[in-house]
Amino acid sequence: MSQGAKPASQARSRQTRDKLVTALERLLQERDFDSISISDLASEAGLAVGTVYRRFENKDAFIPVIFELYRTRLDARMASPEGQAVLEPGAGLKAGLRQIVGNAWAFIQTDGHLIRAAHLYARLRPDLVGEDWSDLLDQSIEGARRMIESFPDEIRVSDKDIAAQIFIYLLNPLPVEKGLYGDDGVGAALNMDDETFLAALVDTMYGYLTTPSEPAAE
Amino acid sequence: MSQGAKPASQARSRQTRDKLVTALERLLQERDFDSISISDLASEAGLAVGTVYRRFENKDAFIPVIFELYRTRLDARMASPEGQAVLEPGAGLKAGLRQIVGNAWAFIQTDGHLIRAAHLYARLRPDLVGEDWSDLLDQSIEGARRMIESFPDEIRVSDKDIAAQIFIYLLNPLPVEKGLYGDDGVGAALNMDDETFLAALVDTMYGYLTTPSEPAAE
Amino acid sequence: MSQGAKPASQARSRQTRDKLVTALERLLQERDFDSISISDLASEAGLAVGTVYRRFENKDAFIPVIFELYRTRLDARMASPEGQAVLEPGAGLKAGLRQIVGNAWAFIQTDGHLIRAAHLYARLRPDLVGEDWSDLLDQSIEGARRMIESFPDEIRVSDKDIAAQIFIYLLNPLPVEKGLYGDDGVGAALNMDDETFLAALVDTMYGYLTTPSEPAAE
Amino acid sequence: MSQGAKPASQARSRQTRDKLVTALERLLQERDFDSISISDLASEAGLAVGTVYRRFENKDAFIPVIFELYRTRLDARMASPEGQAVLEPGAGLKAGLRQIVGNAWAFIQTDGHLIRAAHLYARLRPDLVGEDWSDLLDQSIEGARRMIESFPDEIRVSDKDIAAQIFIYLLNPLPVEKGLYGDDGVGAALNMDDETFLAALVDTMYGYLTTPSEPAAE
DNA sequence: TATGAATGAGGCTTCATTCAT
DNA sequence: AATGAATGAAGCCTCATTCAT
Repeated sequence: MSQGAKPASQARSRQTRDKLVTALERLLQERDFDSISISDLASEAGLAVGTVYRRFENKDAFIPVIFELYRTRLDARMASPEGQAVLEPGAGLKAGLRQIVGNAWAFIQTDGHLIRAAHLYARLRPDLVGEDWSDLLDQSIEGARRMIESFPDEIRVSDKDIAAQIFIYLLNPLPVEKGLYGDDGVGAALNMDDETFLAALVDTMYGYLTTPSEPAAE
Repeated sequence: MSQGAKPASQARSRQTRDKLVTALERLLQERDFDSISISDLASEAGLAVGTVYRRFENKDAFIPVIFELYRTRLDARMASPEGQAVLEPGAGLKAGLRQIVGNAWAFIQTDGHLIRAAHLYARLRPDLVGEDWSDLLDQSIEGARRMIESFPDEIRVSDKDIAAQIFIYLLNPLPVEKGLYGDDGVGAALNMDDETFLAALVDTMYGYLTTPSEPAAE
Repeated sequence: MSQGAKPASQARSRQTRDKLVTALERLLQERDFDSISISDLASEAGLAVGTVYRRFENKDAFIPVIFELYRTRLDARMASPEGQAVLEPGAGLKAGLRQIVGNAWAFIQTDGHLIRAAHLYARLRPDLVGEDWSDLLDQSIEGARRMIESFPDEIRVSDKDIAAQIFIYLLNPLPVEKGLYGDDGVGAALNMDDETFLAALVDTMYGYLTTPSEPAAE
Repeated sequence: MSQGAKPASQARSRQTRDKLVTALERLLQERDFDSISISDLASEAGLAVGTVYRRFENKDAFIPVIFELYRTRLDARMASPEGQAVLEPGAGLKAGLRQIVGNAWAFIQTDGHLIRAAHLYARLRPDLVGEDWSDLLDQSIEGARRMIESFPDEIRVSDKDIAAQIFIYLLNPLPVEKGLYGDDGVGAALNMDDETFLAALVDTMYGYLTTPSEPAAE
């Protein structure tokens, strides 16, 4: 149960909660979480202000919902045909990376508002993140680990555990920065079309995974 | 001239502006820009609220100052001995990358508060960024370009322009994410010490730059 | 019937009412009436909010219950061995006063929460007091009258009716002020232990009753 | 400086504060402190809500003002001709008591709203009382002490220090209860006119002070 | 020009009460 | 009758901005 959320056992309560969650997501598509007031949320959901507080202890209690949504969406995508297609046998590492990066990119296009909010509040309010976030990361690293092991011939990086972590780490801020903020932020440095960008990302990951790392000379 | 700032031609005005800029930076070391009120700013600067408004049209007018500060600091660092040391002739690409990454990391440790604010508001309020930001990026890419050209033997990536952009792009969110937010956010995926992390970053960049990119097969 | 309360003729209704009354008293032991919400009352009683409103028209309708409880408790005390012991024949007026004052003091210790609430709301909402309160006072004055008549030799005060009223009047705010509020309020003036205080109260009453009052010279 | 109040050095600030204090007193004449909202206070004072918060940190910060006012008024009364007249030399103890009680009664008639509020909040929020309250009590006890010493011939009570404290203690809740709450509360027990009541109070005090207290028999 | 007092919209939250189930 | 979800007025407080001095 999300921290600060109140139990919603009855059907009607559940419905109310769902209305609020839907309203939250709708509003997140347009603006920042903290520029959304409880009153906005209530009217978007077609409810009274007091009703919001019957379901959520306070405004902060909505933050875990962001992560909950994020996770739900990501799980859905992983379970979908495209998500499953990732590891086509024998197609080679680079093709696999293309799949993964393409998949991440598509996710960003679809659920960018959630990713934006999740990344922001994972930083701003780490106390409110809940377990969804770390579960998500663990699960992703696990997947990366398996992927890496699927290509024993091509991969040269020495420590596979570290590599899996770095891989996931690269997979996040890199497409997100450009995907969500486009020409704002650091993405402004990139003067190229999306395909070129994605190809470069693939190259980055491919280069990392296939280049043997020598011990650091000091 | 930063958008929303008012001309400060006279010496006294200039002084007032400087006091405010200094106050802003001091406060940013402790907290988020939007939890800093105009009144906080005024008292930190030893001025009256009204005086602040004589120099800055409104609170938003301080956002460009963040980028201004960022740029000033980065320029200072680039001009300093450590910054200049980057391209030791003949030490090899990897050693150069280590220098660059180490430098970026040190910058994050020192001026993290500015980087955090700049990255946040470059996303949140792209309209208010001002020219400092894009100048900074252009200049960085320029530097990356020169660096790449310094190692013609080792570097295999096909398009050098793209490579310079990607290089700068990698150099930003990657150390920043972990450097500023540590175990919060996506950094939570990384279960390793800073040195290992930095070495992996170097490997990533090195792998990217030294691996020839084949054309994308579709 | 308390104003605003609804008839509760049936057994089940009666039970509901009792649950609420018990819950109210339990909560009054911990906090102020107006910091107790209807919802608190409902959950303390194991009922739903709506059920509360079936028995009591609104929150104000609970105020008479406070007086009802007060009265019940006081009656119980008067009927108890200690309450009855008051008038030991022949022990003298002062001993009797000691009994009475000690009894009042003990009552305050036990049922202070009710006394506090009753005194507060008798002032704040005199319209809601109900008849219990005045019945209580009449009955007390009646008792005082009998007490006074038991000591015809010692008592010198001229008008016995007035004396009975004043006696009851003294018997209330005097021990209550210190007993309930201790060092807060006017009780802060008293720098002495409880026994000394009670002895002084006895002296006050004794002095009043045994000193002949001359006509007021103007 | 009252706790939670903000310094008001400038003339205009002072004026604003005065407006608020006056408004508070005006409203206290009509209703309970906690049924007075900040917004009521602001409009009564002809100010905006925000202005209130510039002068007082929060609503609680007004509570010490109640005691401040109480004290100011009492001091004024003590310094006035009637207040000074108390100890007419040679007129006897009873005449002196009549003066004191009459004075207290007149004070209650005039400034009852302050007394009511002060007595209530000295109990409800002892933490916010400030020093005015205890200073007031100390000062009163001091006065009582002097008064007692002025009538060495008549006064028989053994411990003069205790007597002074008890005297002040009697002087407070006793006239206040009837004076402020009249027929509500315990005052309902009193079926007599004000003069009779006051005479009885005088008799009570007189009786206490002039009757020698024997040691408590156990 | 500097000052800082004043403004008031707007945000969060509570809770007595109503009402659909 | 009982339930508890829903309502919305009302309270407290903040702070960007304006304006009189």
